[in-house]
Amino acid sequence: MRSNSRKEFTFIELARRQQIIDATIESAAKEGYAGTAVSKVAQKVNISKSVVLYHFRNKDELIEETVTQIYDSLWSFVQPRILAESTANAQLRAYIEAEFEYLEMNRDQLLALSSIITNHRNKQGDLYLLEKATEAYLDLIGPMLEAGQQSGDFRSFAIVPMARTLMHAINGALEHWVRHPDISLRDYAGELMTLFDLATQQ
Amino acid sequence: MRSNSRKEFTFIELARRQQIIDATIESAAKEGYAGTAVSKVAQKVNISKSVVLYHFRNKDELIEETVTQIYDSLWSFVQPRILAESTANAQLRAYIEAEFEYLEMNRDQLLALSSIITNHRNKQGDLYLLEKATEAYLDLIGPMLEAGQQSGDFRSFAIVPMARTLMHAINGALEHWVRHPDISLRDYAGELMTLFDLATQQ
DNA sequence: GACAAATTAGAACGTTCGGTCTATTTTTAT
DNA sequence: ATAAAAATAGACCGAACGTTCTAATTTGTC
Repeated sequence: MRSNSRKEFTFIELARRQQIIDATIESAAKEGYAGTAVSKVAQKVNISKSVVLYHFRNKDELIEETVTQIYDSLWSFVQPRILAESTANAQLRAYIEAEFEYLEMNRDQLLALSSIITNHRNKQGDLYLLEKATEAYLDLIGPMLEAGQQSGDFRSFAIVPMARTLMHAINGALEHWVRHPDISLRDYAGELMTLFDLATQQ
Repeated sequence: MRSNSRKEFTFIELARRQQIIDATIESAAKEGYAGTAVSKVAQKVNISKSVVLYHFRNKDELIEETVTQIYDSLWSFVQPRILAESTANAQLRAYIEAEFEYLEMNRDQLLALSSIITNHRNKQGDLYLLEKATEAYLDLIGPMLEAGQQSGDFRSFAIVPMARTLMHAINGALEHWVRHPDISLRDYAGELMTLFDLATQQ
């Protein structure tokens, strides 16, 4: 009897789950969300697909845990880098730099994330993961921008368009990098840093 | 016998095809690319699904013609507005303004476009519509930015990151508008205009 | 009005999907 | 060593997919 109430996972189960999640990330990155079927994920790990559904209640749970894991990993990398800076300008640059560094190390993770959250819907048809992700993003980046306006480092722009543009600009970099793997991500990051330096400047 | 060699379409056939394409747009906008099945499109028009595949060779052709039509419509609206301006700064603002105007009038078109091109793959698994669309975009916006640099109106930034950020910024506005239909698109457009004014400025 | 072409509906096909069920093997605990 | 629990493979299910086929109906033409 597993996972009734708050039973902890065994090491084996944790390993299996991680293995399956990794395969899900790889599949979603390479074949997209639509191409990520339970059977294909299982095949990647060389297990029967019923094993996937033994370790995860259903596909939705697998998808959600995959997304959660990626987000936790990403933000736990990025957030300290932001908080390490004291001025708003430095924080903004640190955020872009950190996100690009993470991007370079975890391409498939962010590709999978993007493909999943823009396609995965609940029974009601809502892109609820996209909604949650966007809200979480604004909650993290919004205050940073507002602080910059309070301190006088930033001009008074509307927070949402600026934060969204920043978010989508970085996603655009990922999209570009996928199709042109030889570009310098460092250069791209540098371009975005000056771009948003100028865009936010007083 | 229809569509052998270069037989023209009858008025009725043209009307049917347009009807089907419109339903495809509506479906892709509301249910996403994955939710856009031939049977559902047919249902929207109250015809049998075999009728859809009578007027279009297969689903791929339906999707491609839908995308082509949206792009032709969008660019034939936007491009004259750009060319009507003489300075690079004015062209950039005109482009953003025009794209937002089109957006406000044709929400479903651009939602469908976005969902389709980021998901539709050929047998080899390539997102070829996304690739084509991005290249076409860069071919149109890139020269405008380069001209601005030549004339000294713009600083010397890398074209691709700037063009891509512009593209994704507008797509981000669409995404935001969908979830917050009451926002002022005019305001959002204004924010982007100043943002990119500053970002490109000498 | 008759005949051919264009258009349509609906059944059917093979495939894939997420999910369930059962039986078997492997692991763990005593 | 043995009994219980965990883990796995594989068959199976109903639903949905794109596509094909056939038969019927509508339309256009002479």
